[in-house]
Amino acid sequence: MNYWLLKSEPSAFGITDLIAAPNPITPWEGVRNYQARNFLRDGLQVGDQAFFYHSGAAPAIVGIVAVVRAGYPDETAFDSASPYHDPASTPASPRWYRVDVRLIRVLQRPITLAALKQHSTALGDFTLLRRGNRLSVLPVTAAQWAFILTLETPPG
DNA sequence: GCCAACGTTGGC
DNA sequence: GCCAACGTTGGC
Repeated sequence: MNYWLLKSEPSAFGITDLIAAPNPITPWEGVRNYQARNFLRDGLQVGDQAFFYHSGAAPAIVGIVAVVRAGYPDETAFDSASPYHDPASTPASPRWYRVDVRLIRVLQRPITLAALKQHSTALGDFTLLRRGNRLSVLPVTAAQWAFILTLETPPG
């Protein structure tokens, strides 16, 4: 089993949207970046877990999700009415992929980007902390995963 | 709102 | 294949 981090702008899709979804499961769709696409298509497997990260005004990890369906074509690319429409992607030759994720739990309190930065040494070469990072699907090592979760509750 | 970083596009 | 221009992302 592998670990990941999934980034979303909460005004587009936030943790409260996932809480409100049935089961609560959502397709993780609309990703239009090739490196992130490759992770969605080839990397994320059923049973993998991921941090749900809010980008934007209050950047933080806010929850944990599990992959319940591995990569399959992102049909929003076929929909001319969708903001994620891409005419270059067709059902016969899909360009973009998505996975389905289920909410495992909301964190007791968000683990902010600022808090993560305070532990950049312990986190090692963590893509999220790289300057100018724009990757919206990125791998997390088991060690990083375990360490980050210790930040959920203050020591003592 | 600003701006740096990044990915993509398109002319050559 | 190169690279400038452009649009987008994302932190602040």
